[in-house]
Amino acid sequence: MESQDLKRAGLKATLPRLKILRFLEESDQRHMSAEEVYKALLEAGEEVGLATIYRVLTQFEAAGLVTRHHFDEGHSVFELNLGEHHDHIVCVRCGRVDEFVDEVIEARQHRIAEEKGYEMTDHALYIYGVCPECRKAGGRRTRAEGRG
Amino acid sequence: MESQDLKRAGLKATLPRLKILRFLEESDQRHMSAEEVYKALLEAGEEVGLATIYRVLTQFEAAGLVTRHHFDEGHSVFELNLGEHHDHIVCVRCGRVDEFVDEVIEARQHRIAEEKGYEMTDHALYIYGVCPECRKAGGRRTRAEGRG
DNA sequence: ATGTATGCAAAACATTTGCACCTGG
DNA sequence: CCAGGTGCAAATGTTTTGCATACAT
Repeated sequence: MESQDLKRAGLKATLPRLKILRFLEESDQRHMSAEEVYKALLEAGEEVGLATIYRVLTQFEAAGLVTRHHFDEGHSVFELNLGEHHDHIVCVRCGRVDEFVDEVIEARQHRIAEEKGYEMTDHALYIYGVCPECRKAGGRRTRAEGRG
Repeated sequence: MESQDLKRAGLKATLPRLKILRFLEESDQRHMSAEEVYKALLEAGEEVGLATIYRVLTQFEAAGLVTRHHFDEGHSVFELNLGEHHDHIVCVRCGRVDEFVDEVIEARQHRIAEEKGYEMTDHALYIYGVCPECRKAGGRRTRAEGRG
């Protein structure tokens, strides 16, 4: 029961929070913006104010239930936290997101933070590229392609 | 002479562009938001409209003169491109930014993209942590600390 | 009850754009 | 001269906030 998850996270089990959490769990999309959650809930007949979506997602983040990502898009995307850490590879054409884990990279990051004297709290690794489907499709390119 | 750099980049050597480029080169801060560039130029007595700063920085990015970063802050920061690629480690308390290069991580990223069938165009790696000075200082924490 | 959460509308930001005017080549 | 650049103000898109009302415990 999700209300238990919420209480365990220190949050009152209110209806909007339950709807949002349930939706994140049931959605097949793992990465969603606040707006997307809002619209999807609307379509499902569940009305939750957009401001509430933002507030709740921010609380979920603070509680460790979700992770907030800043892809190169100008808005945040949220992802339900399922325990296992992973990084992301994002298609610059269609926006598709794949996940991966690489122990070598993880280890090097920790070592680098240590060498610099930092106490590492978090990290974000995004690889940008053109996904297999878009490569086949060929064609038009986005502003995000090819910089740094 | 900077006007040559601009022309080489395919940009007319206008006064605002020169001021901005010069400022980026002379500033001791390597990572600056549009707003920061704007204010710094103002203080230096150089008036350039904020909209122009945004336009010019975006053009510089397209021309490869600067790189745009999306740290966990809600706005873009720009960095003059000096040729050598590097990644960043950002202090979640004071905002300090250090740079590093790790060939092993670079190589693994390419391999991962390849395995997933992506044609890699770019990547962003940010390590977040508490820098040596802030660790000594101890104390209050920011929202950004401890998730993922 | 009562402290918190929500909804709505307004505010706050970061960034972009329309348009009349200015400027570099 | 003239295409392209700039400034300003208004528009946009995202996220936050103030406040009166509704809710969980």
